[in-house]
Amino acid sequence: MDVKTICLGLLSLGDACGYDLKKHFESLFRHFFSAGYGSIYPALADLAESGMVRCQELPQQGRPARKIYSITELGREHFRSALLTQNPTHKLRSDFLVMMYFADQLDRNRLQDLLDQRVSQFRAAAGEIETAAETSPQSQFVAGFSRALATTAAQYLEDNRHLIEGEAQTLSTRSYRNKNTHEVAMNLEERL
Amino acid sequence: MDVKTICLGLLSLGDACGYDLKKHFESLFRHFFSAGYGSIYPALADLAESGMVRCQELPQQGRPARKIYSITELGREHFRSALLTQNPTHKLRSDFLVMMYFADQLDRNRLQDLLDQRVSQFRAAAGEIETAAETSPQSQFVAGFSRALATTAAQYLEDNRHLIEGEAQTLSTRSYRNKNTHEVAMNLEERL
DNA sequence: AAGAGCATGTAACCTGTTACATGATTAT
DNA sequence: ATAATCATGTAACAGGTTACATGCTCTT
Repeated sequence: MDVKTICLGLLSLGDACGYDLKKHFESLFRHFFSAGYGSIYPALADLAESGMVRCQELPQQGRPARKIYSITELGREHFRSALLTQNPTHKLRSDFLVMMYFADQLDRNRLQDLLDQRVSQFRAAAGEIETAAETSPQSQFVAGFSRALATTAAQYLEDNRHLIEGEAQTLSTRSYRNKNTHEVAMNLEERL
Repeated sequence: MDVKTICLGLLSLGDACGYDLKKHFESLFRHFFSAGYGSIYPALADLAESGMVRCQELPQQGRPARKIYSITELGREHFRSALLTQNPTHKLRSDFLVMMYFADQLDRNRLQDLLDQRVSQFRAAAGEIETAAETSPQSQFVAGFSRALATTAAQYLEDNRHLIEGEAQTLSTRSYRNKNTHEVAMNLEERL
């Protein structure tokens, strides 16, 4: 599901301009999907060209005209078909965890900073998701999911950071481990 | 942190060929980072060209020569500097949650399938992460993190799916909601 | 006999990110 | 005054994915 399809989905809930859509991405989908103007505006242009949405310009004083997009019947059908046929992905991409895997090559202070920062971010994310009762059940469902994950993540880091903090390098032990010296025969396999 | 840097990191643990690295991505980083041959091989070529790694060819019977890469001192320094200076990301991208947000436009059976599948996937992910005691603390740490998240995710879906299952469309209610008919004035804002 | 695993790579493609370009209005 | 918000877009770039191309060996 690309930005185009999701814009179409949002427009299925009501008319909006590109600027509005960006804000919705930021509020509704903040924790699991992001999109910038650089993908939203072209997406809307494409959708308009293929007849999925109609566009009505609302002139304004001093600003560019507000281009209000509304979904067409064709667009609705397309979106429904996307919901039916596309099997959705759910992917985490975390350089952070990769770094943690290399914790033993990290300076201890640096490691602690990284962990502290990440814990704060998870806690902040969990906190910023209010359990607003007025929102739709779907909103609550996805927000709750994000909150649950963020809380678990923060808790896990706090409970288990000691496992890797002991491995990090102190300033005095900065010299490289003298592995891997000229021997091709000794490979990754043998070291795991 | 791109594939290139992570290949360098893996090579800092021991020599390997592209094929090996792919397998390591699949085993070690499976749940939070993926890389295909299409990114690994070019990455290794780049690294070799810039002097970060050396390459030694090991001819084989019937197969292409095994190209064994070993990290150089320059490569090690580069990797360390990457660990120190780059601030790592941690991003979820989930079409699945986006779809769940649109649950009310989904057929009920379809919604249940999606939820069932996702729960199975999370459970499978949590299960396939063995708590092998022989592995390094870092390995255990990142594996444990993934396991914790997968478990929470599965549990959340099971505990909260009822919130949105009630919203999904039954086969008889298939007609579109008659919103958004010719009225531009009624926008997304007002509907949230 | 068929399929999985070993082993390399390229090229086209898709998609999203970042930086740029413009400029008035409103809140601090 | 300064910063944030509103509002549009383009163009270059980065990075990864998919499909293609090749072919032997080992297991089922």
